[in-house]
Amino acid sequence: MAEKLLTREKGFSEWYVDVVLKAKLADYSDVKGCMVIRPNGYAIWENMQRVLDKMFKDTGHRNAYFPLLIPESFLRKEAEHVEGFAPQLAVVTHAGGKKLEEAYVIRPTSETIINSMFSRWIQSYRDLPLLLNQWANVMRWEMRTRLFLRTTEFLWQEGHTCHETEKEAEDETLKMLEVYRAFAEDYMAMPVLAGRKSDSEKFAGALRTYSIEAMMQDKKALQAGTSHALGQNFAKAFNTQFQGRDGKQAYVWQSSWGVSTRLIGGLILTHSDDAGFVAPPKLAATHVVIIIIGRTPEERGPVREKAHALAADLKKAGLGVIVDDDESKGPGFKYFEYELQGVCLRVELGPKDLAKEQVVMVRRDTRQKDFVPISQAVAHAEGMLDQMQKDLFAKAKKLRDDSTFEVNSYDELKAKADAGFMLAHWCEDPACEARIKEETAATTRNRPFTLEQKPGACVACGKPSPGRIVFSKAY
RNA sequence: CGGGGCGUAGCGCAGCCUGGUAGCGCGCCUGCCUUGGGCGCAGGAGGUCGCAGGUUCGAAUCCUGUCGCCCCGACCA
Repeated sequence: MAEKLLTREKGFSEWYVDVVLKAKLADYSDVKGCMVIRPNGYAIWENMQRVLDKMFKDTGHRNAYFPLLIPESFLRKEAEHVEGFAPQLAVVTHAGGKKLEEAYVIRPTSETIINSMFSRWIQSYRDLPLLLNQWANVMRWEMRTRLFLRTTEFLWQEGHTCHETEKEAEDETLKMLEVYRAFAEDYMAMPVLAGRKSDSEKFAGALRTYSIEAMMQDKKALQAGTSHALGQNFAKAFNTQFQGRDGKQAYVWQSSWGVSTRLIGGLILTHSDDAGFVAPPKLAATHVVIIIIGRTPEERGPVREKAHALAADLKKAGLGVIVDDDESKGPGFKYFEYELQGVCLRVELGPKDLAKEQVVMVRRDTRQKDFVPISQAVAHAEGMLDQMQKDLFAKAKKLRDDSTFEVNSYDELKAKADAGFMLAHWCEDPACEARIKEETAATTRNRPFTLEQKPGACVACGKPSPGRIVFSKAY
C-alpha cells in the first residue's frame, strides 16, 4: 500500500474507487457487476443494521425471512411491477439437472412473494396492522455498476406492512421515511431532504414514493432511502383481504420501504477526503488506534503495558479499539494506513509521553492534535468523537446549503446543472421532466416537505406549477 | 447492445511493432538495522504470459477464434 491515493481534484469517481479499494472496504469479485464486501466495509454495514434494526423494533416491526426465489408468475400479477423490473431480472430456468416447469426469478424486491403469504395470514382486521421487515440480499441486473452505489447483488432491508385504512398505511410510509431521515442525519452525519418523488421516479407498483436525498461532495444527489405507499395494488393482485369491522371483505393497504448497502457509498462520498475514508464515529468500525512508539525493548515494554491498559478502558467505554504493536513498520507508515482506513482517532504513545503521563490524540477529519493527560484520555476521546460527529454533519450541511439554489428560468437551470440542487417550478407534466433530463442531465429528486409550496410557472413550459421541486444530477 | 481499453509473479506495469534464456517497481519470506509522518542494507521465494487452435526449427511476441474484466453511452436503490 505504498502508492498515494488519488485526489478528488484529479478525478472524483476514480478517487471514490480508490478509497473503496485501498481502505479495504470492498473489492471487485470474479462475478461481473458483483462486489465483495470486506471486513472494514461489512463492519460499517453491521453497525448500520444494529442501529436501524433497533429503530424498526422500536416502531413495532418484527423480522422475518422469505425465499430468494420467486415464481415468475408472481411478478406478472402486478402489471406495473413486472414492467418496471423485467429488464433487471435474473431468472433460474434449470435446477436438479432439469428444466423447471416454471422459472424462478431471483428477487429484485419481495412485494410479490411476501403478499402471497400475507394473503394466507390475514383474515380479519384483528390481524392488522401487520408490520414486518426482512434483511436480505437482492439482485437487479444492472447495465452499469459502481462499488456500493449500484451492484448487481446488494444487501438491504425491506419493510412490508399491511393496514386497515389508507390513512394508516400512509402514516406508516411517512413514519419510516422519518426513521431514515433521522438515521441518515444523526448516525451517518449526512443531511438529507425528505420528500415525495415524481410519478416517473416512483416505485413500480406504488401509488406514491417518498425518498431521502443527500448531496455528495461533487454536488450530485444520492437517493439514500425510499418509502412507498403501495395502496391496494399488491393486495388486489394477491387477494390479500380481511374482514372489516363492518363485516365486509376489504383489501389491505400497504407500505414498503428500504435502505441498502448503497448507504456505505453515501458515507464515503459525503465525508471522505484525499487521505482516504472518513467514518462518522457513530458508525465507525474502529474509533481509536493506539500506536506504540519505541526503539528498544526497554522502551517498548512499559509503553505497551500502558497502551493495553488504556485500550481496556476505552473498550469499557464502548469504543472500538486497536493496539498496533507491529515492530516491522514505522509509526509514519501506520499514520497513513489508519487514516486511509478511516479510524476516527489516533493515539500516539511513546517514551516521551510516558514521562509526561500524557498521550497524543489526533482527529482523523481535522487532524486536530491534542496532548492529553492519560488519566483523562477516555473522557477526552469521547469528547473528540462527539465533536467530530457534529462537525461532519455541519460541514456536509454547509456544502449542501451553499450549493442549493432557486432557479427561475430554463437557461438558469441549464447553467447551474452542475452546481448542486436546483429548486425550480415544474408543472408536473412528465414531458417537461423528460425534456429537462434529456437536455441538462438533471432529474427531479423529490419535493421536500420542508420546502414551502407556492404556485409559480414551470421553468420548461411556463404552465402553472404547484411549487418548487429539487432538480439535480444524480447517482 | 453500441464505442474504447486491458488480460504477463499477490498488486502495478515493461517486453509484443522487428519471434530466439520472462523482466522491473511495490508487496511477501529470512537476517541485521531502524521506529514521534510512507526507514535502510543483504539474501531469498514466487509466473503453464486469460484460454484454444494455427504459422514457425522456435510464439508472451505473428494469425484466427474464444472467454473474462474495466471505462464511456441507453435502465435503476
